[in-house]
Amino acid sequence: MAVTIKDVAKMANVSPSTVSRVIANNPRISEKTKRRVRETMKQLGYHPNFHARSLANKSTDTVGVVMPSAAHNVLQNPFFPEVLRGISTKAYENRYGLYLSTGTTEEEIFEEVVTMVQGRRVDGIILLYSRVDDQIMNYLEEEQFPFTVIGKPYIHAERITHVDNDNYYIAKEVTDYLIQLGHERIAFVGGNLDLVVTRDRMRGYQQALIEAEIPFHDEYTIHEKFLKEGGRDAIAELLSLDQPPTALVVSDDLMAFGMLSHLDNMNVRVPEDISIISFNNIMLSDYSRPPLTSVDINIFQLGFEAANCLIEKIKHPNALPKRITIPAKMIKRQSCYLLKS
Amino acid sequence: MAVTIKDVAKMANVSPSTVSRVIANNPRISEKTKRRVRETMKQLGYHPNFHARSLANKSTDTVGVVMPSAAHNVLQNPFFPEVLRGISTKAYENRYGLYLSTGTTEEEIFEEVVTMVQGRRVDGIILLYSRVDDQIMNYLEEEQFPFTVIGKPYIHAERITHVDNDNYYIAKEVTDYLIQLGHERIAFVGGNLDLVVTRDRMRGYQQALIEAEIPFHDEYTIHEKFLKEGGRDAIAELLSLDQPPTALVVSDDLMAFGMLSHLDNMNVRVPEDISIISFNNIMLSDYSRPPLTSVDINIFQLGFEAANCLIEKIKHPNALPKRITIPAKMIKRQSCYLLKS
DNA sequence: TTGTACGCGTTATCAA
DNA sequence: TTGATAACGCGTACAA
Repeated sequence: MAVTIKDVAKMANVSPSTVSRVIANNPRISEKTKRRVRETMKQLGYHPNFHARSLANKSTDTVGVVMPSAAHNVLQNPFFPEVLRGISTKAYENRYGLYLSTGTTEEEIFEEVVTMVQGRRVDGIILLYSRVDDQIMNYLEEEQFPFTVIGKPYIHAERITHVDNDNYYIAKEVTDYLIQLGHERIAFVGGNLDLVVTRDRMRGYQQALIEAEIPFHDEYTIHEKFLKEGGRDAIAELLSLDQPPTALVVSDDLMAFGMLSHLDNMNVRVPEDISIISFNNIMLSDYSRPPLTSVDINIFQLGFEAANCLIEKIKHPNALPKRITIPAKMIKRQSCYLLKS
Repeated sequence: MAVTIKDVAKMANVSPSTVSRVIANNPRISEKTKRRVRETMKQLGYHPNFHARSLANKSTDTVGVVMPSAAHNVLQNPFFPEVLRGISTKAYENRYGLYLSTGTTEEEIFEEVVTMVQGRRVDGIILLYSRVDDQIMNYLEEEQFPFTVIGKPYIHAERITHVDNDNYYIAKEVTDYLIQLGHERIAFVGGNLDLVVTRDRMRGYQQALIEAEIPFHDEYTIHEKFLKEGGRDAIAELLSLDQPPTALVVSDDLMAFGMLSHLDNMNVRVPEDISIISFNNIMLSDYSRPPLTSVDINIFQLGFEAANCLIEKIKHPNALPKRITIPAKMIKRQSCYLLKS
């Protein structure tokens, strides 16, 4: 059996409550006893029991991290480990622990979240995605449980603390960039349309076309649920059009990679034949051939700030909701081409 | 205040212990009361308190995952998210939760582990790395705390349950492959020499040279602590030699990517001028230019089996230690070249 | 088949 | 400045 507060108390000739106070560094305990108690704690190798503490305390110093339900391969998208890095860094700074969701379907994850919340297993939750009409987000809001979202909540965005890029604006900006390069046949390849990020980026893309008075083609907008294979499918579809696009706005680097590889196999040159610009600027964007022009959305910072907001929220439950916008920046590399007209 | 077992008991006109038994599905409770109690549990929205349970139970149904101390950018190597995927999958199957280490220095992580162990915060631990003379592994062994290692323990490998590839053999095999392609000036670029995996792969490489009676050059063995920049540094070093190698065995895809990119910048062609073969076969190996010949070490499976072993170990603490070898396979793509002699 | 009573290891309230 | 004592919510021997 492990050594408890009582063992320490006995050995130091004090009461358990005194030991507890020493742990909490309560100022009403004399320095002398503090020293003595600490000494015997070392001697006995005492470490507080986490669960007893949480039970008495009603706090766990743990944040729950909830990943989307992309059938288990979520972690294959470098976005998630990178955002985890950000969260982890901030969490460690404040001595918070990290508890991860492991389910794969939406229903599984929902059950996990309920268990975390009702079981008082974590003090707060970070949602790594935002989707339309999300059961989990609705639940957390109803329960008034502390949580923050990475991405923009589809509804009640003013009431929910969240961290996001200005995806609408950025998408418009990169589309403008392609237009300035002389492109008019510009396609948009997005991920799951249920994700708010996909919608925002698409809106930005459309707005750019409108402002440039470029006619809008339905066939130029494609949505793929699976990023990895999605790239290949999308490119096949686009190339089969009568008038294939000369430039692509792609919502995720991973998709762009798939496209690059597929285009290479088909002897379509990037950027000479087709220009590509995508989002996330994951570490490997620089290493692709050609190096990918991509929007650096500062993934690490998204995670870091989300953790920061959550911890603040846990400490001050009544503070007002916050929206944080992380700056994003297009990194020009070599996948976009000036179109001769 | 949340609804407790007592509330349910009162409402269902039974004692708290009966409710507890219903939760545990104790066979000595009549089906009728079970139904009634379950009914009121639903009505009241009862969910067991995790900490009370763990305290009474002395078990947490949680496994701790400990990442190496690579100054916070561990998660940038796709190996770790992928191994996490494997762990997560198995953990979910058995309804275990995942608790992540967040520290960055060895000392920080050690403290975290002690807190997990002594605080009874997790039932077992998975170490995602194996390094020479590792403080944490020594500690876990001394404490006889359930843990499994991904990689081969440097000492006491027979006593410690672990999951690994046969890195020595594979490294020998890929080196042989290069030799058969006609290469003799073959370099080895490894990661941190404190990692057992690096040593095993290097030994395999050396053995292949010995058996082929190829003289061994010290300058052909390079170790880089940082994978990302390491690739560039290593290639610079190798190319500056009087007799630069014509082929490379690289211990990590990430490094190989860095090399590929750097070589491209220097107009050195792969594979015509230099052949590269590396390890891990991360998802993006297929997308590089040229597609990378890489050893598929089955990262997911490493994690999955490690979790499996750990859970078994938790359930049967006295079972014998186990060593599981995950098969690996060279995936030939286009980064190796037949050298004309 | 069910209930009583105690223990799990802390923290917090109230006295002293 | 310190010590009893009662929670915190659940599991389980023992009794009934």
